[in-house]
Amino acid sequence: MDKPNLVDSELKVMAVLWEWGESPARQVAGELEERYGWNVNTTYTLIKRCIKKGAIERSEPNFMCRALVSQEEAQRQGTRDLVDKIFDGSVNKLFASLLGKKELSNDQIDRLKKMVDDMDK
Amino acid sequence: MDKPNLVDSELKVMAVLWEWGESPARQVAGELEERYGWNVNTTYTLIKRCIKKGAIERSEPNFMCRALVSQEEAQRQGTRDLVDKIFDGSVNKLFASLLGKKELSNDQIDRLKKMVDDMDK
DNA sequence: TTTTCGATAAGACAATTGTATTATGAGTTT
DNA sequence: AAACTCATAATACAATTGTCTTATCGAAAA
Repeated sequence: MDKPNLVDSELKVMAVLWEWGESPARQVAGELEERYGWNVNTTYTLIKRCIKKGAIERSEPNFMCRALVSQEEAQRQGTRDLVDKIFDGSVNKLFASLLGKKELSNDQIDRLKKMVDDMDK
Repeated sequence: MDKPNLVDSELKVMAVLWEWGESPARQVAGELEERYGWNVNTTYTLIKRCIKKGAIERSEPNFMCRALVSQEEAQRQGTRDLVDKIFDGSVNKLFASLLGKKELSNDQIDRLKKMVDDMDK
């Protein structure tokens, strides 16, 4: 309940809610059928699993589904997991990998962030 | 065989090989017992699964294990998967998320890379 | 040579995941 | 009311994953 840890198929359900905001189950099912050819009941099953995991909240009427986990949270969590799994726990390494470099110092990262901030104005 | 797609426990086995290079199975098992308290056979089972997936090659004598997938490959693949799963397929978004910003333009990314290159000298 | 032991193989087994099939129950159409 | 639909529930079931137990087998020790 604390750290939902959603699996791939569940994330696809969440993706719809993140895009659309609160929506009735049957519409989510409709969309996922369109996107991936899923059987309607597949979606119902997944929604229920998400509810059990505390990632979705159901309300009545119309089996409305609301995401209890934001996409940003999921992204942060997912990134953290990835980093732990294959980047020896170092975000720095992920960062460097994205930039195609061997390794970056914390100082470099800091400067990077500043530069980006400046670029932004 | 093409895109190994290793699961968490298998990645832990790979991690040892990435650190140590080619090593005998029993030593890998010893290390994983140390790290995670795994039963020796758990490691043997996982090594076999990695072999089947084409991520490890076995040679004799001593059940030597050699990684056929580099850490860098695994990192690139893992990152790609993550991006597809929760960043709408946009590396850009992952990048931005890491920098704690809402979004970066491709142009910004390019400039970033150049800056990092310069910093590196 | 019989016992013992460490290395490896085989198989087991519950939990999770992906994806459906079958059932139910409240409207709606004949 | 009988039949039919839809939305939803319940259940199923094979594949994958995490982790272990049991079985072998050859060498080393008693």
